[in-house]
Amino acid sequence: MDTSQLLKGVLDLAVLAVLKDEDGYGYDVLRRLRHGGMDEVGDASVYGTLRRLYRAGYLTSYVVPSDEGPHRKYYGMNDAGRERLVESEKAWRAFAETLDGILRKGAAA
Amino acid sequence: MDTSQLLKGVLDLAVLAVLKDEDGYGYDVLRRLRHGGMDEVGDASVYGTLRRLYRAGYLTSYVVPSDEGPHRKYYGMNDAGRERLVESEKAWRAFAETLDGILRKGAAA
DNA sequence: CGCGGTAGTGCGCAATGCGCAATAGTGTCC
DNA sequence: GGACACTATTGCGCATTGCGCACTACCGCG
Repeated sequence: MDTSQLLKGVLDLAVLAVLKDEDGYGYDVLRRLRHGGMDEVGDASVYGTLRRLYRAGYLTSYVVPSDEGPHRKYYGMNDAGRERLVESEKAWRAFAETLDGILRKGAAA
Repeated sequence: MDTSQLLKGVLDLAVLAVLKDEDGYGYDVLRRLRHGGMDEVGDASVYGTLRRLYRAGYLTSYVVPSDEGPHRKYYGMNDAGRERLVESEKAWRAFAETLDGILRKGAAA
């Protein structure tokens, strides 16, 4: 099974959710998602999503040098991001409910 | 909001679900989905999905001329399709649960 | 010094939903 | 009879987005 297509349009939401309470850098966000059950999510996808969300104005960004490795690019939420999270979550729940409805009733009118 | 990305990888599932109990032709499948709440699904997407599923061996197909309009291309499930439906549904539920989990706990360990 | 883990960027690909145009049959309204 | 709307399908090209892979780079360990 290829779950990668299921991620489309939802990875944004997952990344925002994971950054809601605490800023994080790419590699860390990746770990949070994997730890949250999204085992197969690719690193490039997460980095790309973070960049995309940042470009779109949903995230703030600052670089922090690290003593024990390469620099880390932290991302944090701003108001637009928080709003986006709420809306995306709403859209997700509505969509999931719609699909569940279709799965339940099949072709029935 | 753009829900089109949420559809990715799930339209297959929805189409299979809608064909589970009763054969249907493209335009009709489209109506079933719209009626089921997927208001914004595009016609080309449904036709494309049906062709794709047929090519992949999950559906049977037969053409029926109609008295009141152009011919209709009916699609029906075969065993592979039914199996695929079950698996996709399982994958969907697992995925939805995973995402819900991430949404609930945010960055929390 | 090489290797593995950490951390990020860039490139090109593949999948898939969508808009739009074209074709085509039927019925309706003027 | 002609314009239009609804039904029904196909094909084309586009945009989005997740992914694999390669590359850079920093650190500590053996």
